[in-house]
Amino acid sequence: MDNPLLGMPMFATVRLGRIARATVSGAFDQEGLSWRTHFALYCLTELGELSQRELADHLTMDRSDLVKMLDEVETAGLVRRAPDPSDRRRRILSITAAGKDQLQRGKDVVDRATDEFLAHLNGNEREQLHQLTLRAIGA
Amino acid sequence: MDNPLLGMPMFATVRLGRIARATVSGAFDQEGLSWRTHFALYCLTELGELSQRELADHLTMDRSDLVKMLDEVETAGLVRRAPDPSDRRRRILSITAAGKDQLQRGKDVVDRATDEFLAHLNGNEREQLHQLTLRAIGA
DNA sequence: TATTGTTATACTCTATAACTATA
DNA sequence: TATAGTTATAGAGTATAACAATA
Repeated sequence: MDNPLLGMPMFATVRLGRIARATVSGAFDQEGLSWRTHFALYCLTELGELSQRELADHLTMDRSDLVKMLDEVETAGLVRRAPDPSDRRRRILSITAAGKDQLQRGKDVVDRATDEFLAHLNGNEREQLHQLTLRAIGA
Repeated sequence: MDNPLLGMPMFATVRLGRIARATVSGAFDQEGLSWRTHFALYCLTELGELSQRELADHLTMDRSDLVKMLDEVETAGLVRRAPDPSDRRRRILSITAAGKDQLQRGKDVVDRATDEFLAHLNGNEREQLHQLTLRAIGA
């Protein structure tokens, strides 16, 4: 394509981020699933019970936006919202059996989307890109 | 932070893209400039005259969105829109002297924002990340 | 028929402020 | 006074359809 804008690292990074999001979002759409929901379920499984605030921080999502997502996900029976006895302001989130089923379906979708997204790189390059990305984030 | 979501390359890539966009966008906001405008001016300088369609393709932006941006940029005297004598559907874009001045200011902003964005990486790592990003995009 | 620029529209993502109930 | 969850709202970014003029 010979696009001079791609010579700027920031522009190229924003572009790759858009491609990544469009790819994962499209893959989940095809399955009738939500990628945001998947990441929430994934997080609850890996870390166990979390408050809404904690989950929002991991997703880098505002608490107020998470509320709407959790309303849907709770209604769908994928996540439980239980009051925290030790702090009645908080609500403890946990994944349900149905949530675990959907998580597994989502993992397959992520795997396929990741393969598509990184199709131009071999295994070693994919790992390098991932590691450099994590370091750039500061994680 | 120990975020399990970052173990997924797609999630980490989307996150880094968000950081890149927020950093460059914030840096331009501070100067009272627009990063979208800067990229348009940059492109017109590197490639010379372009049609709106061609510029939109380089920016990965829909033609219809570009119209509004060009209205502002043309009013500000940074870009000229001239009819194309050989194809009266097209309008040929070119940068003005004022546009070149603003482009130079924007370049400084991009340089500072890039340094901030890649602060955790050394020069060699920055170059590696950039090259891998370009390959992943398929450029 | 197909394409360029244009208008209008809508949806997602993100950000912010303010309220309530608790601490 | 500070925090967790909530509600409401607005803005940026992105995507789509449809139209007029032109090829």
